[in-house]
Amino acid sequence: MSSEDRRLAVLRAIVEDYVQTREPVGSKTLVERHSLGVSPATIRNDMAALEEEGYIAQPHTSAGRVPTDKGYRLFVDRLSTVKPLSPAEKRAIQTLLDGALDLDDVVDRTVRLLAQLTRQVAVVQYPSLSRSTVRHVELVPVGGGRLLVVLITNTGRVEQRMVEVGAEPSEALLGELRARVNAAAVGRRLAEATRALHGIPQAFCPEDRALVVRVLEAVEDSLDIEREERIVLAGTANLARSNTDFAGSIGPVLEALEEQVVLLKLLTEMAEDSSGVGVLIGRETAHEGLAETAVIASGYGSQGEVVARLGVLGPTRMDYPTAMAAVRAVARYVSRILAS
Amino acid sequence: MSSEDRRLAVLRAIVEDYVQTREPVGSKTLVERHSLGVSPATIRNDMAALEEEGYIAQPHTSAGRVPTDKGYRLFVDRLSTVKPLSPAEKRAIQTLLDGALDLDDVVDRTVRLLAQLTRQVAVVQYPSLSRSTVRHVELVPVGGGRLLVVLITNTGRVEQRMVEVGAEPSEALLGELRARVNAAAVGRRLAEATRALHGIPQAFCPEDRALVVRVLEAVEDSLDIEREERIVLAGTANLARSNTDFAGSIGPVLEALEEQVVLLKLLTEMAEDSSGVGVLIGRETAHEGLAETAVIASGYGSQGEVVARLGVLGPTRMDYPTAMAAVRAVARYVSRILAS
DNA sequence: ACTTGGCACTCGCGAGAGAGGAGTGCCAGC
DNA sequence: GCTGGCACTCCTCTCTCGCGAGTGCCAAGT
Repeated sequence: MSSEDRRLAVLRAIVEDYVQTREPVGSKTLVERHSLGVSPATIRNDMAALEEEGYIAQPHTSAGRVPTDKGYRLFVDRLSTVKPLSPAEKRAIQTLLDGALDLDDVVDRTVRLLAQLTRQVAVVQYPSLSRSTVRHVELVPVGGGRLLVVLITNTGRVEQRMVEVGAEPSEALLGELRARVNAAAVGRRLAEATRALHGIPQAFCPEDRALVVRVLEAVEDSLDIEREERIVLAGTANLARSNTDFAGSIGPVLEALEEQVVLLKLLTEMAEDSSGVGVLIGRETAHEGLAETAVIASGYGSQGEVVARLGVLGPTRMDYPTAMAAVRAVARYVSRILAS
Repeated sequence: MSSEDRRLAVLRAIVEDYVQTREPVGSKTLVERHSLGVSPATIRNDMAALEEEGYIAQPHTSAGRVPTDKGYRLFVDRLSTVKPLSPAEKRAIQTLLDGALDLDDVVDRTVRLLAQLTRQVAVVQYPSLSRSTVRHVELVPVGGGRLLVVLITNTGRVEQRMVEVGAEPSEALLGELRARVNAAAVGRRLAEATRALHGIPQAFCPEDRALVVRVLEAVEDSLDIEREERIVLAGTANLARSNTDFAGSIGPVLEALEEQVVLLKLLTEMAEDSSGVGVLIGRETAHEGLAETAVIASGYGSQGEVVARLGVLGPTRMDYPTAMAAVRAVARYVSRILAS
C-alpha cells in the first residue's frame, strides 16, 4: 500500500469512526480500531497532511480530528463502499410500496419509508409537471356560474382550478371546447401544451370567446409549471434525535425545510453520479440553515426519465453508504411502480 | 377585593409573569411588577394556598412558583382577558387571505399566517368530508381502460380516484351513469350519498353492471370519510426557538406532530367555549409526547357550521390570550372566505 | 525516505468548593 | 388577616485545579 493509499485509508477510517462514535477521533484510537499496520506516530503524520489539504480539522488544539465537508466529499466520491440493504429492508420496501393505491399514496408511503429506513428526514418531490405530458383535460360545470377545470397528467397527478364564468355555458359549447382543448394538449408536455392552446379562441364565435378565454386561462394556469411543484417531508423528529449533531439548534434546519423553495432548488439542481444518486454536503447546499446538513437524493420516474427526485437530509455526520443505498433502492422501486 | 379574589389575581399575575420571563416567579418580584397593594408575606400565604390546591408548584424548594396544568386551565377559563389583535395584525390577516385562489391556497396561507402571528406551530385541518355535501361527481375516461372519478364537495375539496374498468365504456353508458350518480348524490352529505348510490346498479343491463359496480366502488371510496382527513402544519421551527420550554428535547413533540392521527383526534374531540375557541393544556391532550404542550383550536366553516378546525400548538407556557385571539380571528376570517 | 518511540506541551472537560442570592416558611406583633 | 423580621434552604454561578487525551516535533532506527 503506497503512502498515498494509506492516507486515504486513514481518512476513511476517520469518517467511519466519527460517524459511529460522534467524537473527534485521535491517532491512537484509530490504530486500535482499524488494523492499519502502522504506529500512531505515522498516523499523526498522515493526519497532519490530511489537515493541511483541508480534509479534516480539529475542533480545538489537542483534540482528535473531525472530517470537513471536503473530507466527506472525498469519502463519498472515492472511499465509500456500497452497503447493500438487508433482506429485511428490501422486504419492507416491497411490501410497503406495493400496497399503494394512487400517486398520493405512493408518495406518502415512500416518504415515510425513507425516513424510517435512514432515520433521517425524508424528502419526496411530486412528479414534476415540467416533465409530464397531458393525459386529459376535463371541464365540469358545478353550478353557480362556476366551472371546474381538471388536468390529468401521465404521471397520475391531478390539478384542478375553479373558474368563474358568469353565465352557464351550454353543453354543446362545453363539449366543443373540451374536444378542442384535448385535441391540442393531450400527449404534449405542459409547456408545449400551453402554446398549442393559443389558437383555440379564434375557432369560436365572438360571443363565446370571453368565456373560452377565461377557461383557457385556467387551463394554462394549471399548466404553469413553477407554481405547483410540491414536496413532502417525513421524519423531522429524527433531527431532534441527532440534536448534538448541530452546533446551534435545529431551528435553522427546520426553517429551511419549511421553505420548500429551498429544498426544491437543491433537489432540482443536484448533480447525480453514475449510479443515479447525488449528494450535497454542508456548505455545498449554499444555504445558511443547511450549513451542517447533507442531502442525498436520486431521481425517479418511469421509462428511465427523471420526473422528480427523492432523498434524505441529515447532519453532515451521517452514514453515507447506508443512506445512499436506501435512497437508490427506494428510487428504483418507486420508478418501477410508476411505470406500471 | 376579597381574599379569594386576590388569590386569583395572584395566580393570574404568576401566569403572566412566568409566560413573559420564563422563570419561576417569587413573591417579591410579583408585588414589584404588579400593584397588588399587599406585602410579599401576604402573597406568600396566598401562594401556599394556591400550591395546596394544585394551581402552582415549585421546581425545587426555595425557588419561585410555576403554574401547573391546572393553574393554566383556571387562567384560561376564568382569568384571561381577551387581547384584541393589533390593527396591523388584522390587516395582515385580511390582505393575506383575500388573495387566496382556491381551497388549497386558503389552507396554505392560513397555516402560514397563524404560525407567523402566534409564533407557534400552526395546524389547519382540511374541511372535513364528513360535514361536506356532494356538489358534483365527474367521470372522465383517460384511455387505457381507465376511468378517473372526480368528486367535488361544497367546501371546494376535490377527491380523485383512478379506476381500472377493463373495456372502454361507451359515452352513452358513461353519460347515464354520470347522470344517475349525480342525481343520487348531489346535495347529500357524504355518508348519505353512499347509501343513495346502492340502488344504481339495478338500473343498468347486466352486461354493464360489473363496470358500474367498479365505478361506484371508486365513488364510495372517495366518499369514505375516515381515509382522507388531512391536516397541514407550519411553523415547526418555532418549536426549536422555545427549546428551553421543554424539559427534554422537542423530539417527542415532532413525533406527535408527524402522527397526524393524534392531532386529528385532538382537534376533533376538543370542546369549545362560548367564543368558539377550545384549549387543551399539557396532560389534557392525553398524549405522552404532548405532555408539555398546549393546543388552542377553533372550528371554522361556512354558514355557522363547523366543517373543520384550525389552531396552534406550543409549550404550555404560552401567551394564551394572544394566541386565542389570533386563532379566533383567523377562524372567523377563513369562515367568511369559505362562505363566499 | 519513511517509520517509530519518546517527550514536552496544550487545552478542553469535569469535579469540587465556595460565595452569593433569591425565595421560602414561620412567627410574633399590629 | 396583614406585615416585617428572621433563619434556613438550596440552586446557580464561578473559579480552580487536576486529569488525560491528543498533538507536534525530534532524533534514532530500518
